[in-house]
Amino acid sequence: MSVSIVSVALVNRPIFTTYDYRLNLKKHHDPEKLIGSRVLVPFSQHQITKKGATSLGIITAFKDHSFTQVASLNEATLIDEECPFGEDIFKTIMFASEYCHYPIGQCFFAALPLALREGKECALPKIEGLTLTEKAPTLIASYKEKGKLRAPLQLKLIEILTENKAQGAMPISAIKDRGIGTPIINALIEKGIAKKVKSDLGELNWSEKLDTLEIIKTSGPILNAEQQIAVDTISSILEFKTFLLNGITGSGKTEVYLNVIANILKKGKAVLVLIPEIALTPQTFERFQKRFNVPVISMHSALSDKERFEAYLAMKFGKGGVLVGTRSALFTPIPNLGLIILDEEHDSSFKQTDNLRYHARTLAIKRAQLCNCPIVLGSATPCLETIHNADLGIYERLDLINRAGGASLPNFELINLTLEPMSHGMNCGIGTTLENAIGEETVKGNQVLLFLNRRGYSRHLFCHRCGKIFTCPHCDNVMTVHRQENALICHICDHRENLPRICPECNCNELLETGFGTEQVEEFLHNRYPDVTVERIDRDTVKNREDLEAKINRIRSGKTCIIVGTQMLAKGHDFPDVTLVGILDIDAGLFSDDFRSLEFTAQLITQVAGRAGRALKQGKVIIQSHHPENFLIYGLIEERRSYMEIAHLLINMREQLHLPPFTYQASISTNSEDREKAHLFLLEIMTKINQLPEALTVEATPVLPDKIEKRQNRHYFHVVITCHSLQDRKAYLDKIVLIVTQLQIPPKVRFAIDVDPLIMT
DNA sequence: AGCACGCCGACT
DNA sequence: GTCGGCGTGCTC
Repeated sequence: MSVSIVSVALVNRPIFTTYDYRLNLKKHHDPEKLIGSRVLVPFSQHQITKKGATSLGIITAFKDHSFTQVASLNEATLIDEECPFGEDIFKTIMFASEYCHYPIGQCFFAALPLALREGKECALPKIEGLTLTEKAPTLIASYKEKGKLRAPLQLKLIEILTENKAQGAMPISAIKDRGIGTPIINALIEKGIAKKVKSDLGELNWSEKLDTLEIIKTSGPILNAEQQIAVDTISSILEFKTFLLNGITGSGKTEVYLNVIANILKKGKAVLVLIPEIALTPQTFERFQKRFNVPVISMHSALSDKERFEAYLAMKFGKGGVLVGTRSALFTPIPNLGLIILDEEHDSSFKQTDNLRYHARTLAIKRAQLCNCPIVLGSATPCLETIHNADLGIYERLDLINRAGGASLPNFELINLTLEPMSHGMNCGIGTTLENAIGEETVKGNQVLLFLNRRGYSRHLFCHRCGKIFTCPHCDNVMTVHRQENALICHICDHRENLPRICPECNCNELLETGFGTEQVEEFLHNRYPDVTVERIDRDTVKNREDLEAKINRIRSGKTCIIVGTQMLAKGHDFPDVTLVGILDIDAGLFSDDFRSLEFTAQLITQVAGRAGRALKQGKVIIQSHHPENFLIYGLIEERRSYMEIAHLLINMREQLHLPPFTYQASISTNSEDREKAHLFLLEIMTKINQLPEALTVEATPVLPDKIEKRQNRHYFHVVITCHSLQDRKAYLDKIVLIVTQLQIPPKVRFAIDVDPLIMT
């Protein structure tokens, strides 16, 4: 036994530093393997009172000496005999803390499943097993001599256990499967020949029976030439490398993934597939499951903590070959990880917007690097940062420019709304050309898809007489009219009020509404095409995964219908019978003050348009705009430029304006119910940092209230910093953290740093 | 965060 | 007189 000093990160404490403790090492302990292990440590006043005498911590390092004598340090008690999540996850979390400037203990909190945070054992649930005792051979011989071992089933069980001996204990359930009941088992135990053991050995892992295992269960369609090239290129790489798989909608990216995954599995290595939140419907998952004879495990937010931990353990102990999961699945331990796939890499749900504000892409690439395995970023509309990295040669770009399976690309039509007559439909974004086209397609028995990124009936309610505007009492936001629920709803905090009939200020009954949402579009379509079913897909009609699944299945059954929906339907779902796609109110995305809104709009148009003509029917996309001359609309629709071309125009604009990916940003923000407290604290931080003698090559905005300053009764303030290098940003944010630590965050104030923020607040 | 200390008002 | 409100400060 030897004594050493360890640095410990305290789980879920908002502290940027680690603390030193004394740790007694036993002979079998390997310090290297103990880094990342959980310990219980006395912390704060916990030791004085009995309450919660210990805190959970993670060993982050072994040290030669501490600020004080070893003897005067408190002692840490080991929970794990080795790091429970592997070196790669440990290093990914450490990197996340440094990169996102978020307290190390809270990073572990964000990355670990509940069971591990609670100090539970990180082991597969024990299975009751049966094994031969050590003296079994002599006992068997002596029983046989005395003629006392003649029962055929007992002899059979001995035979089975002998056969199985090399694999350790045999699960009781497996014995029963072979027709041997409890009395026989008990008889052998009584004779001292067999014994029950608690074992974590179930059946063999898939990778241990590779030589006999047929990896592919059901083969997929034959790949076209460019798909095959992509599969071969990715499969030939056995070390860290980042690929951008840029495949147009309907080009069969998933088939490329499935074929590459098969090649990796054949080597006995496991695969991590990360997908956006909304995309993990049972259908997506089943597509992976149906292909392989290897267990495919899913992990997403709808799982309970227990289910999530089961999936975690299954992957850690090599039970699963493929893990399909959302953002946080990235922290699942996978020994022998051979490939990471990040599908729909442009999707904003990969960015966590609270607590540890990481982007799954950043951390997935880090993890691939640590595991020395390739990573594939896939999208029809990659984000500009990713394209830029491919242009620089940091990522290798693979293009799929043809649709798979003989489907053709839809025809595009740009409608200048300023030339269309005023009509009833115009009030909810449907011009006469689109209106007529919907009629034509539905008469032919085809499906139509209309996209509008705004739910509810109308945007805004106000009084014609006194001008009262109905705003949310908790947010600086107007409330949306929802006819279906007869309510005014705040889309920020979900505050609800009954829909008023008279103005509460002046008692008149002359209330006016402006702006339209999906509910109103649905009503218009219902009146205009009474014979056609209208399916609305938004947060109000689809409350959970099952609802969405049911709606999608109904639509896929092929019955004539018009689908109206929000973002929910822009994400990866195939609707093969849709022949007409219309986008309503696209202009809203052209004039935002957020520098990412043009990129977002281009992605949206491309993704939504990609829903048309997926099968063999020729599709058509109608884009209507009051600003058809806008370069993005004109380029994408009228000139039929590819997303990639438009993206490069946008990248050039970013360069001119010194915006990402040419610069590196972060937001520093505070919020509080008390407006002044939030404001003053951020001002204080910025004053302090500006007083530093060192020249910091960072551009910082003044302290500003957020565009929507009050949300859920809290007032938000922010500063955006723009830097020319990652080093500059890191140095600056380290200083900010230091200042905040010294100043201490005032009570009731929250402070946050968001590195590479997506929404410009 | 989470806990304790300490300094103020409203109670048996 | 004390109970408990929450503002302040610290944790190897």
